[in-house]
Amino acid sequence: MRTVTIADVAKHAGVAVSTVSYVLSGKRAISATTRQRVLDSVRVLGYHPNAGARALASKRAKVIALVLPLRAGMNLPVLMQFATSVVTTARQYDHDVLLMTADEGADGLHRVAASALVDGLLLMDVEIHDPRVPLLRKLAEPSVLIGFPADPEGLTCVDLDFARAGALCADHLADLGHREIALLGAPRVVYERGTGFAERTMAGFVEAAGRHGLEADARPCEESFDEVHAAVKLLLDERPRLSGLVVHNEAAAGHVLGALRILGRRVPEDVSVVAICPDDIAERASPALTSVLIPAEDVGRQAVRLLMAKLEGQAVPESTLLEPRLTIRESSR
Amino acid sequence: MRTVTIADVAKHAGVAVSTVSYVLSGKRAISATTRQRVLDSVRVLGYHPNAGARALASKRAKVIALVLPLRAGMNLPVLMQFATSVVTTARQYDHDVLLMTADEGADGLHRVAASALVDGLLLMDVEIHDPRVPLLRKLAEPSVLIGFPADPEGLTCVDLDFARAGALCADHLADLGHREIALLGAPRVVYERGTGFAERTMAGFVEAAGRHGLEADARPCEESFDEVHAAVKLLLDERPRLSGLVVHNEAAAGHVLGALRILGRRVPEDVSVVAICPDDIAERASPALTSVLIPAEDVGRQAVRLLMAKLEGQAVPESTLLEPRLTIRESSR
DNA sequence: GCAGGTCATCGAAGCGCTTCGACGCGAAGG
DNA sequence: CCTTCGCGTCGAAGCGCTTCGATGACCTGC
Repeated sequence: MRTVTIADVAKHAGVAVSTVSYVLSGKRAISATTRQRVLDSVRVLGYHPNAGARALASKRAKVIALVLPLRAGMNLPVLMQFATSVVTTARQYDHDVLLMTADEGADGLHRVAASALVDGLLLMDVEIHDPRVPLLRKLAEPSVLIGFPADPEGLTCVDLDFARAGALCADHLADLGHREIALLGAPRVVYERGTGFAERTMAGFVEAAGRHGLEADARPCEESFDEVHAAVKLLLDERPRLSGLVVHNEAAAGHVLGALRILGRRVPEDVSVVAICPDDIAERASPALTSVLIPAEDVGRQAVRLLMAKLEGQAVPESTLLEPRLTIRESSR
Repeated sequence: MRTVTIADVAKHAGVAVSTVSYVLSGKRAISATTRQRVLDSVRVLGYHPNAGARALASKRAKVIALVLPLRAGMNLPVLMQFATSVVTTARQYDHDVLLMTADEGADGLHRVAASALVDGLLLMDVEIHDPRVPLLRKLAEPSVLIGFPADPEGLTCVDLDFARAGALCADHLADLGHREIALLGAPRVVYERGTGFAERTMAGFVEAAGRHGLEADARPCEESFDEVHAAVKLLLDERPRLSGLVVHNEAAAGHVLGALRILGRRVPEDVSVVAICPDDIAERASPALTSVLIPAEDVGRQAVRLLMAKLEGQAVPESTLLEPRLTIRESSR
């Protein structure tokens, strides 16, 4: 069974090849009757345009690249959610998604762009001093970054507003009347890498706490149970009156609750805990965690929209920050 | 800066277009001097073959589709590891990866295959009665499945040998002298969906336990802390002499340890725990969990290899089972 | 010294699609 | 009644690459 081409459709419908093309693309007016006849033939024959031929002739592959990091300390569930929403949204725009890993580096981006395999690029987990940024600036293909490099000038960046997220946590604890609070962040390695979001959360947290006149403390946090336990113990030893704890580390959130239990602190009676993490993790904990959501799906959707707009030649804002949302559950009062 | 085509390279090197093509593909003998001249021109001009044109002319897109599930109860980290290893391995074969979500269903597969967007398909998380299987059977493009449908006849399937994994856990506990053991599995919904791997683990576990003459019990397990706690409590109430516990549920593994702690059972002194999960989760727990690894990377690599072999027209085995590996840590004795 | 065979290279024919200019036709306008 | 216009359609020219058959140049062996 030979594959069906546009010529087969044209013959079957009794029209020219170009007419079929125009029916399918809608780029020229076609009479209703002809359109219907063509559409019927398409369906009857089971025609699917050849992607390569289309890309060659139209200079549009209808594919975008999604570049995911795969380093240690990554937040897998969020990443998956994000990837899923990118794929789903891209499909709504009739595009497909080529998956790349960050370890292909700038060369990889150049390769897929120069070979016209993709029309645009979506990069996740951009670092402050990301070596790929200079390339993106000079590439003809449009790109959208998740995260912010040091200088976003001339780029298009999307991210959760992590500073607001940190501040939101501090605000919430302040509203509840807590006076001494602390933030347990990502593993040290994440700060060293300079991904930005971790610092921004801390900064927002500290700033808001200061605004409320609270005693506040913020430090990195590793992810093994024993290290979390030690960190929590140390914190409580140093600051016996600590009553509010923010955890910006998805892998550690459950362990923090376990550690508090062992250390004889009830949640939320003795210590209120607020996490910055996906909802499912917050809901699965005991007690269920008050949390600030990382809206991975929104970020993905928004990133694709911006990229599509750029593909259409529209101007888009350099920077888009998504508003975090606090959900109050059982772990804070 | 117009994009560089093969004609530009040919002119620059003073040869015919076809010669450049043959240098690049190696499909015909080319003298060393000419080859070098062409290669130099390629480098100097920064030539990258146009993917669409190549696909059109050669009928090979050098792209494979990776279809990931995105349902509840999925094991995200494993999924990511898997995806990563697929991408990395595919690149070694000079192929790229198109990411699709399972919710595009059989139509989606048909679309990318019929449009020649991809040369082959890799499906993850295939179910016992997967509606996509009939399509795969009749598709011209080769495919490889991760997981096993009811009838793997005529397909190519790869998976971890879950029955062996379950048996390995039972063997280990038997060797340590435990007489009453139990397995806590995936959430109920996973069994209902009929994904197969969960049942196979249970079956292997029960069979091996029987072989050793042990009292054994196997049941599903939800993933919230409270439900895990309740399940563990119930189990210990019903079976006071239970001393070995296998957890085949990554999200629940940490909670099981927390529950045992609350219930006053020491690990491993009172109860030995063995998990079937990725190493990082096992290592991050306290005590570190003896575990059977889900070798996501091996599965991904193997799946890509099989797919590439099929693309070359080679015959490959219908079924490939990967041997699980037990790592002894602190939680069992 | 010439038929026969290699080896390296070339030219041209597509691959299946989009897009541009052209064309025929009926309606509108003078 | 003839020109003008716009609508709907067609034909053909590529898009950049692979691949097939052809062509020389050169070597071999008798």
